[in-house]
Amino acid sequence: MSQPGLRERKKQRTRLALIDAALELFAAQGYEATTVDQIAAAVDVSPRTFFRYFATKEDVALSLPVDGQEVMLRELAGRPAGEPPFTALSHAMRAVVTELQRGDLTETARFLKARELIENTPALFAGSVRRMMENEQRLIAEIARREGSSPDDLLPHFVVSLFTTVARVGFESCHPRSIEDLPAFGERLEQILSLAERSLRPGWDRGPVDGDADAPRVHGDADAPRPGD
Amino acid sequence: MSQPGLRERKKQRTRLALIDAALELFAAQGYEATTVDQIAAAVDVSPRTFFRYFATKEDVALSLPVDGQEVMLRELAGRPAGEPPFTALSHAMRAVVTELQRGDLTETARFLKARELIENTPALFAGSVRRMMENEQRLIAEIARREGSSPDDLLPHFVVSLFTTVARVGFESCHPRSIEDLPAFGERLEQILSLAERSLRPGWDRGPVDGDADAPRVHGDADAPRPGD
DNA sequence: TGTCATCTGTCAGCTCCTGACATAAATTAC
DNA sequence: GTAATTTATGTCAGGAGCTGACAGATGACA
Repeated sequence: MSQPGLRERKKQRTRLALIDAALELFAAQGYEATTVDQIAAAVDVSPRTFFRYFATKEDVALSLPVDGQEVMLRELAGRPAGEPPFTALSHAMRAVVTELQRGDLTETARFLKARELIENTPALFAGSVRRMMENEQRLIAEIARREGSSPDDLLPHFVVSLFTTVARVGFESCHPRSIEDLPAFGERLEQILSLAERSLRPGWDRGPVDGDADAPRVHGDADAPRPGD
Repeated sequence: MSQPGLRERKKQRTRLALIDAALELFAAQGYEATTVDQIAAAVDVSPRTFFRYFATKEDVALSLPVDGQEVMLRELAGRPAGEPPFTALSHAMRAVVTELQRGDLTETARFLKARELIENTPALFAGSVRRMMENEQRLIAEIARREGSSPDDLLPHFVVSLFTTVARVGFESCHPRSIEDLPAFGERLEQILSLAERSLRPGWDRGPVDGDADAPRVHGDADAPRPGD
């Protein structure tokens, strides 16, 4: 595992070069005003090649945060089994931030640059939300697995969506001030997480409390067997 | 105010014709497989004219739900001042559903058709969420106004985002089952609203409880002066 | 009826994105 | 080290979404 081969290294280099060129151009003249041809030209690559690295122009700006989501999912999978869902999600999110802090400086700078660009560009923000939502499905599946509940169950959906929302509000609340550094962002995350925890009833993410059997069923209601099956 | 004039009526007719033609084509052959030219041809109108009615191809599918958001905002503005934020939002949402039920049948059918299409088309669903989030800003402003808090305040953001999330999970939970009728949708909404209320601490949407002054400040912290300014 | 505002069609063109094919480069086999 | 094979890249053609500009048609209004 010494080296991943010259070919692979070259690919990684062009990929990063494309991202850097794109971020720079986007920042300088705006996202929509920048064409794919310009980005490709800046890296001295054909426009067709750009689309072999990124499916859409949007993707080049969102690729870094998307990588973050992968880390998030991995971290979540590594959380201890007994941990309540919301707690596990919170810890996974924190792990992503600390993971980023460990990376080298140009790497975190790139990430912050991308993040700010996304936050200030409606089209990119929309795309970011879309990715978040796609990722949400995977988080839901993981939480459902941990809790041993059906993927049709409302509760995992609710928990994950609520968590995602909290994280998003954390991001948004930094805007229009830019996120100057990771530690500041970490603090912000703790604040909003704490607000969420103070707003929610203890044990809410584990379903209805016992002895509440007469309450209208919501937990597991999505495809619950109806009387008569 | 007898009639809005022949010109205006004609415009409304073309607009609805475009929507109907689009929904039909989308349902028949899929959203991406349908071109704007086809839609325009179905209404016997030039493609250029299509774009004078709808800024994007997406818009023709989302226009109806967007109208619903306008109603939602109006209803929210009409809620009594003393009502807690989350309650006011819930009532406004309910009002939208009942408003829809009062409309004529072809109207609600159109809405349901659009809703189902959106739910089953990732690209449209993402667009729908994006509109929802754009609208969120206006809801936040309204809630902040009602509560007399700064628009930078975290709490209104949190409350509105959480509400939007709850509503969205309600929508999503209907899929892949289609929403056959409005009453069923109303019931679903009540279920998820009830789940949310049972998960949250009483008074959460009005800020931290008194006597908790030592807790880390979050409420109103968004642009708090830092030590050293 | 005639003037004016507005809506519509036509056309030309840009940008995003894709399939197909040929070329160049790296990897592997010999 | 050379040949064979895989894989990345460039070139080309083209479809689809979307826009500006101009000319003609059609309601509005006096």
